[in-house]
Amino acid sequence: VVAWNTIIQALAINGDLRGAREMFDRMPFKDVISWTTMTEAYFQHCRFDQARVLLGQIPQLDVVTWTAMIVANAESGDLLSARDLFNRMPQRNVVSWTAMVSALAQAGDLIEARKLFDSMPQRNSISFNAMIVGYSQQEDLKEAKGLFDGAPEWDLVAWTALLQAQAARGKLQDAIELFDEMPQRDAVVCTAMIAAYASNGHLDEARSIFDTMHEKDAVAWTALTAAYAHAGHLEHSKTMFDSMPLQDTVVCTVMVAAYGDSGDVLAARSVFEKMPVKCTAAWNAVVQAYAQRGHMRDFRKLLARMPEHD
RNA sequence: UGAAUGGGCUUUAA
Repeated sequence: VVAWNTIIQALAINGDLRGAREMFDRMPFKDVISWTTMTEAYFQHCRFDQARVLLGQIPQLDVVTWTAMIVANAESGDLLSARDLFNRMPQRNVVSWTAMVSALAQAGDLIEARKLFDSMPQRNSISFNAMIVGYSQQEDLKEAKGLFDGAPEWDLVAWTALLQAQAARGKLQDAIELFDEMPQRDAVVCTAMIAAYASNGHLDEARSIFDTMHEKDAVAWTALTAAYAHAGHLEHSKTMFDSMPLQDTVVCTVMVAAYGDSGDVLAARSVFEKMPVKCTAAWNAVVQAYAQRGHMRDFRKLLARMPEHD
């Protein structure tokens, strides 16, 4: 059973839902892990109908299954169902509590998230982090700091979230001090620091963080590329972009927007057309480039090609 | 073997 479950999980991660389902149907014995893995796979690939059908057929749900379903519903935007599942589940552990708190916080309902957090029977540092991140995203530095100070221990997640809240509130010095005092730094927190410097107008410092990074991933490259673009240094953006090992949809969107802002709609369009997959942000950026320059004919032509828009 | 937390892009206003 363990081997089958592992294969199902691997196929699902690869996006091969059919293959996963085939294994699932063929396995001689299914345990609760098999059912949970398959159901979660459907949710994660937005096959909600099939997910719900399977969910209704699970012989027994354990606390992991319930929690996974809470997360799946919340991620699909259905917070009410998530909360309903949470209220109905027979047993809850610290993971299920934290999952629900995080779902509320991610949805921006920090009031409700805090209420639940305060009523948790047990909290661990991940529970605290979920709240810190929620407050940070709301740019509520006061509450973020309060929970940070009350957390049982601090890790990169907590530091990164607090750093972002400080940067968002213009407390660059505090962010720098926090960053300098961290016992560990990884690519994520370095990228957050790049963004912190850049959004507070310190491009050179942003650059030097980037230069000292050991493992520069696509996100770090993009952060600095976007920093130059937002500061109007199109040439620097272009240089970064051209030397990037892998140009994903996000950095392409950065360049579309950058060219659009500089008035070079042709260049914006050219980057856009070369994108193998066009995300919504890219569509918005290219459409905006045309609209801003009053190219209404092309603007309308593009709108007609957009998958969906309001 | 399955569940919870952090970084980069677009979206005229304050």
